[in-house]
Amino acid sequence: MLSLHQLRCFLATYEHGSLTAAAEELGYAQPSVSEQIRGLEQTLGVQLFRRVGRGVIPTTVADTLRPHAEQTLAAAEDTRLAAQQVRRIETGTIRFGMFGVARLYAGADLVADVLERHPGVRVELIGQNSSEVHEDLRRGRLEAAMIAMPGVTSEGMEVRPVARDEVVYASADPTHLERPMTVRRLAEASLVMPETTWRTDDSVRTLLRQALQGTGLSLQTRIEVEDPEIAVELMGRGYGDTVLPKGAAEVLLPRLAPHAGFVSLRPRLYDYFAVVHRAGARLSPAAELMIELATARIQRIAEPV
Amino acid sequence: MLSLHQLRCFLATYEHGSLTAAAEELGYAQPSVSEQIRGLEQTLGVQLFRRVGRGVIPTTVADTLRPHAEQTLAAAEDTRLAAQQVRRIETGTIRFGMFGVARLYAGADLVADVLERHPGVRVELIGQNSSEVHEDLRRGRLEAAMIAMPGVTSEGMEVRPVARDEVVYASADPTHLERPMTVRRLAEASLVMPETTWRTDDSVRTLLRQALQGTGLSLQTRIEVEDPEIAVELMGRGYGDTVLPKGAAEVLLPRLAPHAGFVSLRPRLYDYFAVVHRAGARLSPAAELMIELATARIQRIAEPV
DNA sequence: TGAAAGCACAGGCATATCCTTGAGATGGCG
DNA sequence: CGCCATCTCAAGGATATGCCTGTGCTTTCA
Repeated sequence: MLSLHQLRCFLATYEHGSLTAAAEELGYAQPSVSEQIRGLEQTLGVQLFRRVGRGVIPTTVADTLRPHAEQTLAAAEDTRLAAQQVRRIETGTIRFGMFGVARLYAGADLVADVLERHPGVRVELIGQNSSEVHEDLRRGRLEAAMIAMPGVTSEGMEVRPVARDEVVYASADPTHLERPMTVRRLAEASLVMPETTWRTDDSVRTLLRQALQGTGLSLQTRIEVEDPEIAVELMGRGYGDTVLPKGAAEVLLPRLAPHAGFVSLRPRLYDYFAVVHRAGARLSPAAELMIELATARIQRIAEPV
Repeated sequence: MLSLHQLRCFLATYEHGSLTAAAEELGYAQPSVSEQIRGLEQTLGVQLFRRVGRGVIPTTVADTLRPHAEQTLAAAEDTRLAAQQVRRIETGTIRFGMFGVARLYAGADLVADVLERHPGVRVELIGQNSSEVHEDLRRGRLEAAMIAMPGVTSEGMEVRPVARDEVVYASADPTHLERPMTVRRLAEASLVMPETTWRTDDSVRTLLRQALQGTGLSLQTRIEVEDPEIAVELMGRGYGDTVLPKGAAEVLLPRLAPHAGFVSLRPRLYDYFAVVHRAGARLSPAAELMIELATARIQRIAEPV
């Protein structure tokens, strides 16, 4: 079987015209190199050197094969170098999970931060939804992610909260915003809510469910949509009120519902941002980097914990 | 240390997304492949797959390294294929030794014969002079050759005569050609002879020396030149007579000395063509081919022995 | 919740690799 | 012609490699 070691011995011998010199360069004993050459000649079925008592002389076959051997070794070296570059985050792809609202807060800045420090890398920010990110983590498609809590959590995940964001009540009707919104009145409100598909996993909905738990009340959602942007726009047009993290409200309301406003809930509810990855996993340098940068970005917008 | 085997296991695993499937394809047990992957990860210092209980998932590092691994294996395969092609004389270089006059007789036809049967090869016909060819053989730079005999012969060479060519006396003066040239009259002739540099090794001169040995006579060379062509041309212009193999005379006289002719010597002298290579050497297919074709060509012109 | 799939780990065996040493052959060189 | 350099070959041993079997853990799926 052809081996890189054989090719290395071959080239060293070719260049020095001597097994002894080749062995010296490679740090082996001369019979070892001799054996490698013989093995190579046998696997290829050709004679590479003519043994002429003193020294060896490359045959024309050796002349022909030398460029191929060099290219093979160069390709192997390239493989090694590529791995080193990836290791030092000079190149390669960094894939990181981030659910919708977190991406909205910090996505562009996070990518900019990464490229600032590591101009050669590719960046993939994965995940429309926290629950999807979670699934990718569980299946191993993602190494680490920034998710919203509370939400789906399964065994074997390590979750580290890094910031919290108050959940607020937003409305286009100023009379709805005269005082903080209580849970009791919330249950009577006519709401337009996003994340329809993920309604059972969505962190805001989970928070509201928990707050309503034991009161016998439940949420009235008049309109269900997927995108927070659409929910906010509908709220702005007066089709209903909505509940969303304060950070999202500050970003979306001026743009999509300029006449609307928001108030706190009573009791206050908090959406948490957390770093999550498989429990017991040793994180790659790239993942550590992403966690560090994403945490820094999130903590500029939301309150660190 | 990076190995081709590791890369093969890596690619098989990457493509199947499973160590078990890769092992099956490669014909190994699953732990063997697992070990190879682990070894590769260790030598490269990166994680290639995420182990997720059931199955393995390639990391982005694996995505990045896969093309490099493929190229390395392709280069190795290329090396192997190049060797196979050389082995079957489909490509590569055939180097063969042939001294001046033999090349003159059969050189172009011999190369044409080779290229007819093996269109992909390169051909090198080496050697201005029999003695130089001999040195190349001894040093291993040449595998085999067609030489003139008698000439220099050292120990350790296997010499097989394949044809003989009568040595003739050529002159532009018809009175010199009225009867066969005796050795005695030869010693009195005014000669123009080629192969000045190699005069002690040249086979025609060696033959003449042997013929004159014991007579007390010696050769008179009026003019010494290197090329047989120049010697013949000078002879044609009447500056002296010359001695050369009959085959060479038949080729050169019509072209360079149209009014000259030649006669036999008495006793007749014969120049021998011989195949020669290092004793005990196993010849490559390419060398066998050259010997076969060169012999056939020479035997068409000179008398087989 | 049990069965099946898939991987890691451990133990063990066979072989390969690489080393050393020493003897023998061969060719170059003074 | 003898010495030196260099290669081959052989023997022997230490170590590494490659591979297998068996086992246990985790995850998936019915």
